[in-house]
Amino acid sequence: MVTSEQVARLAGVSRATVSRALNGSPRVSAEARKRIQEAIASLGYEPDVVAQSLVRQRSRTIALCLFYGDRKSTVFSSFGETQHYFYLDMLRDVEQEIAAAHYDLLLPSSPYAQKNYVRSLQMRHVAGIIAVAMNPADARIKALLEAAIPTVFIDSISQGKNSTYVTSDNLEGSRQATEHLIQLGHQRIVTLISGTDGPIGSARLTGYRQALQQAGLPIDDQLIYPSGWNTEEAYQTTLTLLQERQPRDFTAIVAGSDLMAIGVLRALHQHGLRVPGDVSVVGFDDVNLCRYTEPPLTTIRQNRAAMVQAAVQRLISMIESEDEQHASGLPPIITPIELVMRESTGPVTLPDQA
Amino acid sequence: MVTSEQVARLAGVSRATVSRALNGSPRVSAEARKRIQEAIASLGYEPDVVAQSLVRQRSRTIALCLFYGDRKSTVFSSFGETQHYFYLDMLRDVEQEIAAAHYDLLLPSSPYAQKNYVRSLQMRHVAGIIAVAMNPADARIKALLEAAIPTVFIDSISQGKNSTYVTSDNLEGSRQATEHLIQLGHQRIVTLISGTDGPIGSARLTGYRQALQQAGLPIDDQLIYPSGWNTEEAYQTTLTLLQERQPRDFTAIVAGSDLMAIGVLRALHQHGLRVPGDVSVVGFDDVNLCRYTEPPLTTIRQNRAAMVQAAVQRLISMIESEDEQHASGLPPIITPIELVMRESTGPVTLPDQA
DNA sequence: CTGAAAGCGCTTACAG
DNA sequence: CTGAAAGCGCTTACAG
Repeated sequence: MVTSEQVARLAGVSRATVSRALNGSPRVSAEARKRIQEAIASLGYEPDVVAQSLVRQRSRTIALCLFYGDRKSTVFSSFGETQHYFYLDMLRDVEQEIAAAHYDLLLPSSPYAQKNYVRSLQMRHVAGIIAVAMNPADARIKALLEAAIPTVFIDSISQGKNSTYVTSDNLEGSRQATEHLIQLGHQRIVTLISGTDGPIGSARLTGYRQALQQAGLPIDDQLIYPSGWNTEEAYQTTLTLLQERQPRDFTAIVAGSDLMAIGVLRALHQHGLRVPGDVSVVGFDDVNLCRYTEPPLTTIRQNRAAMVQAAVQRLISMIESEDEQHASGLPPIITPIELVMRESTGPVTLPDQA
Repeated sequence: MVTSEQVARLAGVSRATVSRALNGSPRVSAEARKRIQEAIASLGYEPDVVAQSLVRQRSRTIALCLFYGDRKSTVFSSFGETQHYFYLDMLRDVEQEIAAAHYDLLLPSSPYAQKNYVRSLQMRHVAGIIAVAMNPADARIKALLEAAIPTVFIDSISQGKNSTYVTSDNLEGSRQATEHLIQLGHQRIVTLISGTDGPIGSARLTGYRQALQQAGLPIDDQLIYPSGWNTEEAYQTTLTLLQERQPRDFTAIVAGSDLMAIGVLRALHQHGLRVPGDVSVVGFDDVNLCRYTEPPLTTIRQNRAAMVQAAVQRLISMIESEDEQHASGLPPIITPIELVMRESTGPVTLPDQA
């Protein structure tokens, strides 16, 4: 392995000077700098990042952490489930943004131990953390907030000394989805909603209610069907719904996510109901797959790129602004959403027309 | 930060002894060991992995590398594309297996520089590499093979001093898919195939041909439709196919992947063709989504868990068997596949019956 | 502008 | 079984 020592020798300077040149210190003569460059090139030198991390007490590494359920779940064991394809699509941008800032992404093999969890991250000298906390009650989160490692949460309302969060305007998204249906003449609108005890689910439920209210429509809580986030549960829930209700008792469904909508579509199809002829369906997220469902899915697009960009930028700036802790907590970032109309929604057809 | 120094002091021993106790050396008295354990517990000590990496010249980190196209593509920028959902599903297992072995997963922010690529991995002291090389021509791969960092490739035929690969039995999978259709009475079977210049695509094409041959059916190269791996291209290709050919000129389609099959289904549906009534369709991979397509997709299941387990186990054993290089190259691992019958395939309906 | 020296937190021969 | 010492490859006050 070629070290800075060898570069120094070849360039006829000390290791200190090599280090300065490498780190862009102004206190290096043009001459020395040039010789060092040459030596580096001819030796193919690359600094040892591990040694750098040790002495700087900080690595150029950002950890991606996930809190999901209280099982020993890893990042992908959760994202890999279909209901989280949305987050998966985000990871692309996460990685890209982080790489662009010249940080590595680390997926720690975190043991579930609550105490050692934070400590082990500290011992890895991670510069910061991008965290997705699907289960906000996870004890590790509190520890993380206290530890004051720069952290940006995605989709979970956690703030601390050195942490903040970014999330879509879920309320507004759900409101627009519902409003869209109302404008098409729908009045009896079912919502299949998940995680109403969490920030995402509850915001979406509120948006649904708000839209009805704004339109002066009655809110029938019986039309609110709790369901899991995943395709299978949404499918089962829809089956139950179809068993419980007469065909004309509702004319539209707002699904909590696209993957849930896929389950909804399948159940409707099995019952011989046409979409949007008999029932209109709206998803949420705008996952890639929406274009290929039958029919293509009208949905609420979350601006993943904007979310991630905001998250990473904020994180980097927290990291690089050094120890300056924001005791008050940093303001969260709410990114805008957008209604994407495809073919799963249409005007309501009145019973007599049917 | 609490260091081994403090543990040593509290336990009344030297740092060397603490280190030995920590690393399970037998050369520590039961007494000392006990005091050290107590000190560790009371101080909440956790060793600094960065310092360990420096002195051991190796970190407990495995890099996940991806070679895809010649663009500056990151792991997820490629896996995030729908055509690679298959690999995404694998990552879950990759992470799990790696975590189980107490290694961290690193996604390096690899600059595209070919030379520094390997060097930068070396400088991160990664213990080993899991590599997915969709573009086997990528120059970085050769460099990697030469560098002899323990590496296991997934789905690409690359072997070197300290590297091998794991892949499904693609040929057999494709052969079984085709054979399944033949047994249902199909004779004119189209295949939408991708990457026939690569190991996966070519193996699958061979399997298709082999099945026809074994059944004594003629091989009509006109029925082989090249296409990209993604849904959109498969959709377009199917549209072309439907324009070029009479409805009865073929009765089944073997798609190169499930995501391609989704595009196929959509195109068929748009043309008013029923599946499997008019055309049978088989996918490849058995992605989660297959259960929710319309109709649920018959496909070839790749045993992702087995692939990953084999890959990680092999990698770890390469890492831990130390420098013992296998000049001859290690044998590759071929994992078995399985035909999963769902509802997108059915017996051929003869023209006169139609 | 530059170098000698100390130090980051650990491990590991080497002696005992 | 244990400790003092050297060392992993770098950075950074401190002097000059």
